[in-house]
Amino acid sequence: MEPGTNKPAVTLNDVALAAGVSLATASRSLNGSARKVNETYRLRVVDAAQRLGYIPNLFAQAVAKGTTTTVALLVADISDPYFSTIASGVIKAAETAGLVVTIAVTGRNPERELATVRALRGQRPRVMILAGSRVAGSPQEAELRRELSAFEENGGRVAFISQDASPFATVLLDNRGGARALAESLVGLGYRRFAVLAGPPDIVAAQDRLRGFRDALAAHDLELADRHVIHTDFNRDGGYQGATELVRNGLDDVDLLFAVSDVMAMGAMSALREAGVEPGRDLGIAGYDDIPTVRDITPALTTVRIPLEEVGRRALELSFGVGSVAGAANGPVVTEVVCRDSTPRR
Amino acid sequence: MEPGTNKPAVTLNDVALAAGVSLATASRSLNGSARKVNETYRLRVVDAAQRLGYIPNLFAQAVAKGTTTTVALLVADISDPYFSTIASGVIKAAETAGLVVTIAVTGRNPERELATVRALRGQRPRVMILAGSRVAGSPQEAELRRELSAFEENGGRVAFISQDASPFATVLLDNRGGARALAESLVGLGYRRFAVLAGPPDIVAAQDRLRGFRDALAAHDLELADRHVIHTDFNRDGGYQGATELVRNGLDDVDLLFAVSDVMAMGAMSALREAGVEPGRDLGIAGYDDIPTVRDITPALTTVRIPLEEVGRRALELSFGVGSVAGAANGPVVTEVVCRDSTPRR
DNA sequence: AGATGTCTAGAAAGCGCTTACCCTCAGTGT
DNA sequence: ACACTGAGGGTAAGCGCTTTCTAGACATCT
Repeated sequence: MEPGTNKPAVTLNDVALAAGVSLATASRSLNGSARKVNETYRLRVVDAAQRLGYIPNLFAQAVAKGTTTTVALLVADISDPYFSTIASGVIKAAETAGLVVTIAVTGRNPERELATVRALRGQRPRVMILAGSRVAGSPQEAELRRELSAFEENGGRVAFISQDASPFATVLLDNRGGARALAESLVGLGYRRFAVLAGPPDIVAAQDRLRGFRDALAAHDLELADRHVIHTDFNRDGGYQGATELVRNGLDDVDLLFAVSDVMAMGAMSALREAGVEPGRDLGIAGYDDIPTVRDITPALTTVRIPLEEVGRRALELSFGVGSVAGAANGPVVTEVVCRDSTPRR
Repeated sequence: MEPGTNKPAVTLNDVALAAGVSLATASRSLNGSARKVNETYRLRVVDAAQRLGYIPNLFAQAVAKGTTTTVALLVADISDPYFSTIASGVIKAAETAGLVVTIAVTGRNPERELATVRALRGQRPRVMILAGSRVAGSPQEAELRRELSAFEENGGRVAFISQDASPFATVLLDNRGGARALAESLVGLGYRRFAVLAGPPDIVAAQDRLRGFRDALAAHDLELADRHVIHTDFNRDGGYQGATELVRNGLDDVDLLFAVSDVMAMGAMSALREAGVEPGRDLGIAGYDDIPTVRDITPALTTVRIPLEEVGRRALELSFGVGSVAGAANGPVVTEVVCRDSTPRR
């Protein structure tokens, strides 16, 4: 363990020497090339590599080949189940394709996001997947686009997991449509007086969910009063806070609370309970995302299901195979309203 | 977007040319070296780099320097909140240190774990952090150790997040002690008849938690009947299944169910409810880990708190700073029993 | 037998960087 | 006026690989 003890790692050269062949032959025998190698030699090389414990230096390979096996994934917050589930999908898909995934978190901060993209470009990843909360009209927006375009011009691929059809390949999440469908279902269940924990006004996903929800209500001539739309952070504590505020303002004319994400809904439910309002019984609750936990909470949460792992997988596939047409060509992900106990029929 | 369009990325050479200086000077101006560079030149280089949109190739740097800025993190399942929270801690700490984190999942499969470690060694990361369910007595164990030792001999650092003091640096989780303390608390609350959802018999963390729990009970002359120890998978569905089985066998002589992880507890609670057993009221429930969600479920879950983000951070620090003494030198992580509504006083 | 073609090892030229080394050119001390 | 520093630019030798190119060894054909 003493720092001085480090013997340098075994290189391909060592293997070649040990096998009594040239560097080129060693390379060809170990890391499959188009060219054939005499079986005797090949065996000798493989054997030597095995014996010496040779492990090819991925970086050196990357430099020599001018191409890497890295996938970079940017998420807002990896500890958020929404993102970790997507990440899981990406990683699984990547692994079967022999790709390495590096993850960076941006914390919903456009500045950091930009900086991260820059930093990640240094890794020359094959693909960059941006999953997360576009912030509307941030000053870094244009710069980010430019950076990503440059990345693509150099042969990289960009994939968004997002709602808008950016100029890049996108796994389309129809937040607006999903929220609309949710509202329809809720109206169908008999709910009429709504409140929304809408997340930050500048996060596009949150915006879209609010808008879709509102659209559907409007179609039924139902109001969504401004004082019933509460903007807080897009996380558990935001939900908690928002619900607290709502309770303070009075819940008399509300029979359903829609939180634009499940984690917010969970925070909200805690706040409601603390205020003596029993979710489900006293007030319907709905969320969005269908993260794994919400089927296990009580009451089980009504929500809009996004197949998150699949989304992750598709984002990766999109960057390679046939789907590599930019924009919506691959069709939006199928979302589905899941009604559970938190919204009993009224 | 046409694949042919790729113009190669801007290289340091291009920058040097554009700035009218040598490669060496360009390198020195951009990527801080010990040597000083004339301010005029430096500015010229920086300016050119900026203008051309130069981004240093991390891989090439790694190859040239013979050292990287990569941290490899191995987890069993990134979509499990336990791991994603740890990952979050690692990533945050890494980011402030200018390190890039790559994540790989092993799925609690020793074979895959070994293969993954091998593959990751190719990246020559500075640090490899293994967070995850050691499997007891797997045939790959020795091989893994050898692989990791070789990695350290080549100058890498290994950090475990684990219970046993392996020969490697370890962030010690005192699972046994935590479970013991939990049992003490529960006995103090008046519980006497216990059942345990113990996870797989070969996962060390699960084993230790069971053992600690049992030890404490024994100290109070309390029995833990074999038929009340149920082995299932170490995840949500395992908890669900285990609880289902338990209910089927009859719950008459049980007043508290300890699930060796929170996610298991959550699955168990769902199963219990479906069977008409109300967690907390009819049966006390306790978990382990204190993942973020369990304070928001109903009843809020009694559990053993592990400061997961901190654990991640410490694992990374351990690999560098003073803490780099192998073994327990850095002291175990402080765990703490958190009693919540799922275990009302009896 | 010589001309031609086909394989396939090995030599060597990169890939994009860092850095040891050389060398020039002030600025110093005598 | 002189050697003597030391600062700092440039040259070139790597880092560990891949891949193009060269060339020798055979096989085949006329």
